[in-house]
Amino acid sequence: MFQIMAVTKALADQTRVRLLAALRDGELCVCQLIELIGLAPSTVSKHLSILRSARLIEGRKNGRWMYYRLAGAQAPQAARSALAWLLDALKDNPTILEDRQRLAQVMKTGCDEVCGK
Amino acid sequence: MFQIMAVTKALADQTRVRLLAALRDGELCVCQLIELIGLAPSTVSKHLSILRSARLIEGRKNGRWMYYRLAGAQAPQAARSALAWLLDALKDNPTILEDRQRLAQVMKTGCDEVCGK
DNA sequence: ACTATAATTCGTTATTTGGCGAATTATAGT
DNA sequence: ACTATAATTCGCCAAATAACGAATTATAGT
Repeated sequence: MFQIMAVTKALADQTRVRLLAALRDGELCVCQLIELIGLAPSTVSKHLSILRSARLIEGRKNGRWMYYRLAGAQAPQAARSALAWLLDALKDNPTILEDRQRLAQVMKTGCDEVCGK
Repeated sequence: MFQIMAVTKALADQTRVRLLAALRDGELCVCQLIELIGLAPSTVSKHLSILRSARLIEGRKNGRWMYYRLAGAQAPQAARSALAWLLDALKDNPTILEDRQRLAQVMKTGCDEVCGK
């Protein structure tokens, strides 16, 4: 039950839902996610740690940068199917579509440039 | 987004998850749900209203009694698929299995007897 | 070794949420 | 009409949560 409630609680916040949706097409650097979401770095980092505890995302550190991506095959089935549900439910969501456009802008400049602004 | 967040927030509480799981096999009277969950009637009622706002359950009034069941075909797709995810994730959950046993006891006596105890 | 910086952790504050009992509403039975 | 009762709504309190800035950690580059 703990694992399932970790997932449902993780999904019960709009910022975290936006973060998951942003990762749909591949991993992103934390600085890019901060840029996209527009909240304080500490806040975004906290949200990412909650998503990670629920096993909805995985992190990979590369030098100074931390990259996150959606959970893969070794994640609990409950987490993976929850992701499938969420991404499908968000398919045509206006908020998420806006994010995707803004994300495209953010991605034009690489992580190093985004961070260094 | 509002509809989706209503669903995820509704699922982010263990009591509400137990309520949904209890309704898996058909509608139940509020008094039976109160008996099962073991919280104050006002508390259970509030939870049910949250689930209903999210369109995860539907209510039907019959005389003094109110019956709730899982959302049917006319509910939003996001709600129905969320239910499918949840019930599958809870399939072998110990807490839910316990609830099912206790529910079997509660159901032996009809709604009128449960309420009148 | 020192500096700069990406990210996280910590401490605080404001908001939200879950719980209860009291009051209210609606219905059944006398 | 009156009483009893199933359920909900309301008002309150305690606990959980989201947000921030400051402090900390870890790494890259000089």
